[in-house]
Amino acid sequence: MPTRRPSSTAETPDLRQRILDTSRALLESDGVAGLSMREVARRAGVTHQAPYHHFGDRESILAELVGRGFEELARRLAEANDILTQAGPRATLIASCAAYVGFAIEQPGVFRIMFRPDMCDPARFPAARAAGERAHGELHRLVRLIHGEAASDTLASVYWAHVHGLACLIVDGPLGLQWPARDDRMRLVAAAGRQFADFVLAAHNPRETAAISSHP
Amino acid sequence: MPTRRPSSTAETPDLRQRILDTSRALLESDGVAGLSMREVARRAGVTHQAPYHHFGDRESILAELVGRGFEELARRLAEANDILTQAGPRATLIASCAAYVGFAIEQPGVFRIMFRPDMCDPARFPAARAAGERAHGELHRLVRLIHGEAASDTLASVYWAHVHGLACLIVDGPLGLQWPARDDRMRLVAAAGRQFADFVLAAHNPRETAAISSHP
DNA sequence: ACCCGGACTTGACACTGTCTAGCCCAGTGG
DNA sequence: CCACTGGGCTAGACAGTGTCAAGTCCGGGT
Repeated sequence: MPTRRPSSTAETPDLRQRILDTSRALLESDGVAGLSMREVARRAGVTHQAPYHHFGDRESILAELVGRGFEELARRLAEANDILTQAGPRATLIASCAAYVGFAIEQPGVFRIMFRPDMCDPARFPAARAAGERAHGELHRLVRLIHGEAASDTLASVYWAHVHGLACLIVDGPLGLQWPARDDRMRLVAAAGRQFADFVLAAHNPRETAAISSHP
Repeated sequence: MPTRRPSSTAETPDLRQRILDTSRALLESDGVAGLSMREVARRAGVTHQAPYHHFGDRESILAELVGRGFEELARRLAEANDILTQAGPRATLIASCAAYVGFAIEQPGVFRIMFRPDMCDPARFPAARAAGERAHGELHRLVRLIHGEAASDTLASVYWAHVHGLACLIVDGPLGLQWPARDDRMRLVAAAGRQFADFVLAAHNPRETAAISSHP
């Protein structure tokens, strides 16, 4: 079983991994439309059918990239959440926002397809979906850390909407057109994070926040 | 000049308009991937090249649909803003949120491509971009109505991120998976709108923060 | 020695967007 | 009346795509 494939030599490692690397590079440089099976094969130096041996179809490659993307996103969010005890709720909230949107800014190609069911159907790829739910879980953890265990789902949705909306508007929307430079974008994210934190923490009288539990 | 085209008879109106209608239907039913020039032509009962006479390429059709989409979005947002004097800031904010996300829920196909520069390049289609900026303008108007003329751009970004993020997460993300039914989605939007309004108005005008009570 | 199965190649198919050329015909000017 | 012009559409081709179906090569296991 542990027999090494003939192709897995030192200068030519795992074709599967090479395909993933090539795909990821293609995704970030030319967008998802530029990621074609044939172009990937071409750049990997193999025939146009070789990738099909490792991935059943194009969507399977995307699903793998999406899964890894969600895992890194979850890792970044967890890292932000973990500074809570030292840095306090406000700084934690801002850090979480920067982690989420920062990921989207640094890897827009993969971020885009992470929320496109037509590119990576969650029903077909439970692994990718599970990774997504892990990232989702980190966001819920943040909300509970700040608002207590009784925090409503609605509250979590508002948090998520804020970071996700910001990410989308920067990556693909008018905010990105307005600020093409990475540094300006991160400054905007920080400002929006502070503004959002002010709103949330100002209203955070533990007693009052419980009220809106009448979500769908 | 005012010569009627021979094709523009009663039972066979403007092919251009028919192409747009067909495209819009295809976009909403099968997504943007299902909108192919040839399928549009097929459903319109013409050759696969006929659409090229009215639209230079596929992107031009998308751009037209995007422009009209932004115009309707702007109209809905304006309508919501106009209830301010009767309904007060809180209800107006909630209505604006429902208008934005409601549009996305009702017309997900066109909403998706409205923020996809790879599908409709704003530089190539200034008309579509201008319509987008008009919608953007309505959102800024809401922020100024509620927070005064000195409202910052950051504040507007937070507003926009909230509604846009909510829309994306419902249309394509996990919130949509969680609530597939339209009514549940709109309930979620209303709840998130109320929650967001509470945050924003509490920080802005401490006097009115009292009412956590739900109100239409 | 045999064969098996993994890794990959070769060749096809249907489909796409788009280019080019051509057809049909109402309108116009001579 | 007739040539001509240009809009609206058709017909055919081309390159590129994802994917199916065979075929080839080769290192082990039996």
